Amino acid sequence: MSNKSHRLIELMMTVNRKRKFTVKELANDFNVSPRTILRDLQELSGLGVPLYSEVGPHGGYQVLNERVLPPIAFTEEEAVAIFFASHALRHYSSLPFETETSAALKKFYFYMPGDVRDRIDQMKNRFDFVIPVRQVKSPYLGILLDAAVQQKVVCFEYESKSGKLSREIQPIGIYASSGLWYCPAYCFMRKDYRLFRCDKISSEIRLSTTDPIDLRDIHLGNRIAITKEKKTPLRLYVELNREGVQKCETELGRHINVNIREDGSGWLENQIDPQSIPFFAKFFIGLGKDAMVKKPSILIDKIKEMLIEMMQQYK
Amino acid sequence: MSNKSHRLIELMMTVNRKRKFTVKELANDFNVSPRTILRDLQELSGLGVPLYSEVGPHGGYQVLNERVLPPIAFTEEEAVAIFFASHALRHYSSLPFETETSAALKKFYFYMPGDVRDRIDQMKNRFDFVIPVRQVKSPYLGILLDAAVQQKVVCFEYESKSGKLSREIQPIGIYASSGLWYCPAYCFMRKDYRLFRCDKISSEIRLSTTDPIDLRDIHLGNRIAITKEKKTPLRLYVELNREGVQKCETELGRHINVNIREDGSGWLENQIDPQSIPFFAKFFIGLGKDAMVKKPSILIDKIKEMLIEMMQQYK
DNA sequence: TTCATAGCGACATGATTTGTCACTATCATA
DNA sequence: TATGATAGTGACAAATCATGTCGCTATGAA
Repeated sequence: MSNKSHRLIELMMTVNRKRKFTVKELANDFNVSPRTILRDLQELSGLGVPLYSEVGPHGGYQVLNERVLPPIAFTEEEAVAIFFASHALRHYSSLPFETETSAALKKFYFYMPGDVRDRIDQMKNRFDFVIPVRQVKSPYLGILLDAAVQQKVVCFEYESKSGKLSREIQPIGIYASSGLWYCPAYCFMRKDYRLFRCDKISSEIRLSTTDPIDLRDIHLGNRIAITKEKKTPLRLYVELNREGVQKCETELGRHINVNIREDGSGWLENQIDPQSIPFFAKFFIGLGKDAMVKKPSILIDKIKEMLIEMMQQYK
Repeated sequence: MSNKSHRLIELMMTVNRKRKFTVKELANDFNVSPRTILRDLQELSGLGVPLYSEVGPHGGYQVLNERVLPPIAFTEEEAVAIFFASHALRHYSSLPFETETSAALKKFYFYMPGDVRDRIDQMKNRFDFVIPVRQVKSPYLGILLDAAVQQKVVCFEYESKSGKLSREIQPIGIYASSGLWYCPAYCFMRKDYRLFRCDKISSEIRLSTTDPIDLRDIHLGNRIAITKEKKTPLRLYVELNREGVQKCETELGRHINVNIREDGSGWLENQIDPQSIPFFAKFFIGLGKDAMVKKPSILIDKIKEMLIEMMQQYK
C-alpha cells in the first residue's frame, strides 16, 4: 500500500491512542519530517479527526474527546440492530451522557451503505422499543453515575413521602426502568441500602466529605442478594389465575418470582419488605379478581382499608 | 486534501453503497481512468473491504455481505451511549434480528480506543437499562416485521381469551413494551385494527393468499390516531393528585394525554374506546385515591362493580 | 529573555500516481 | 462459434503529489 495513505491510517490510530503528542514525536515514530507530519495532521483534521493544538512548551497536539473508530466490518443485521437499539434512546428524556445521542445516530446512519439505510428507513416506522414516556427530567444522572464509578459520597435534598430530607449517599449504580431512573445506594443516614428515584432529587448534588465505604464488589448485578439479607421479611403468598400470572410477570419484573402451574394459573411466594405493603396493596387491587392475596395478613388488611376508602370515594 | 487518499475513502463509501458495480462505472463517477480504479480496488481489498469480482458480461465487482463502515468520528460519549443501548438488547430473549447482537458489540468494543474501553468496563456494572425479564419467547418477530415492511398478509393460530382461533392479519409493525412484543395489525376476521401479542401466536406463521390492503401510510407512529377515528368514543375525565399524575405518566405512556397543573396535580381528558372500560376500571382502582374518575359513568359503574366484587373476595 | 512548540510558504527533488496502450482471460449470449 | 463485456496485468511516459529543507512568524511557559 502506498506510503501516504498507509501513514494516514496509522496516524489516525496513533493519535487516538496517545491523545497528546507533539509533531516532533510523531516525526520520529514515522520516520518522516515534522513538516510532513504537520501536513498529515491537517489532512486528518480535514477528515474529521478533532485535533487541537497549543503552542509553547508543554504545548502540543491533542485529540479532543471525539475519537475516530477505525473501519469496522458489521454485517447488515448487526448494523441494523445497533441502530435500533440506539434509536430507542430517543424515548428517554434524560440520559447520563451529555451528548445528543441523535448526533451519533445520524453519523452512524449517514455512513451506512445505501441499502442498509433503505432497510432502516423501511423499518423505522414499523419497529420500536417502547419505553413509557415521562416528562420527568433527571438532570443528575451523570453525576450519580460518576459517583458510582469513582466510589464517591454525594449529598442532596431528596423528596420522599415524609417530606424533603437531606441525604448523604454512596451510589451503587443507576438504572432505567419503565421510563424512570433509579439509583440504588448506601444511605449514610439510614445506615443501609436504599433505592432512590433520580427525579426526586430536588437540589444540586454536592460531593460530600464523608469517607466512602467499600462498595467495589457491590454493583447492579449483585446488590439485590446483598441488600435483601438484612430485611425483616414478610412472607407473601398470592394465588393467581391465568391473567394474574401474566400481569405479574409483566409488571413485577424479576424482583418477585412467579410460579406457574400447568393450567396457566399460578402463585406468588416471596419474602417482601414491610415498607412495600402499600405498593403491593395497590398492585393487587389493580389485579382485581385475578389475584387472591393469602398472606401476609397485614397486606390483606391494607387492601381492605383501601377498598373501603375507595368505596367512600365513589359513594 | 490529496487526491488519492480522498478518492480511496470516497470509494470505500461508494462501493458499500452500491454493492454491485463495474470498473467502468466507477471510473466515470470519479473521473479517473479504469486502470486507476482497478488499482484502487486492489488497495481497498488490501485494507479489508471484502471485494469479489466476476468477469464476463453481467460480471463486475461485488461487496460481500460484510460491510465495512468507514472511519466514523464518535465522541467518547456517543460511543459509550451506543454501546450501552446495544448492550440493553441482551435483556430481550427474542429479537427480530437473526444475528447475535453480542457479536456486534464485541466488535464495537474491540475497536474502541483503550481508555473508552476502560470507561465502559467501569460502567458495565453500574449502569443499565432494565427491561422486565420474561421467559416468553416470540419466535416469529422476524416474519411479522418482514410482513409489515413488505405489506404482506399472514395467518396463524392465535391464543386469545376466547380460545385458539385462526387469524389472518396484515401487520402494521411490531414493538416491545415492558418485555413483551406486540404486533398491531389489520385483522381480516374482525375487519378492524387489533393488537396482537407475539408470544400468543401458537402455530407457524404462513403467508396468506388474501390480497393485502393499503397500509403504506399507517405505521407505529400514527396508527393510534387512525384506528381511533372509527370508534364511538366515550369521554374520559379523571382528576389526579400529584402521585396520580406521575403514575399515569409512567403507566399510560403516550396513549393518554396527562394534563398537569402548577401544583403537580392534574387531570386526564380523553376519548376512550368502550372496549377498554374494564382495563381502565382496573387501572384506576389500582391508583386508589390518587385518581378520581368523573366520566364516563359507565366506567364509574364498572369500578363500583369491581370494588363490590373484591370486597366479597376479601370478605 | 530563552526555549519549545505550532504553523506557514516556497521551492527543488524525488516518489507516486495516473493514463494509455497492448495484451490475456473468462464467460454469457446472440 | 463469434462477439462483446467484463476483469486483470505490465510497461512506460507524463502528470501530479509528497517530502524535506530552509527561513520565517507567533505563542506561551519558565
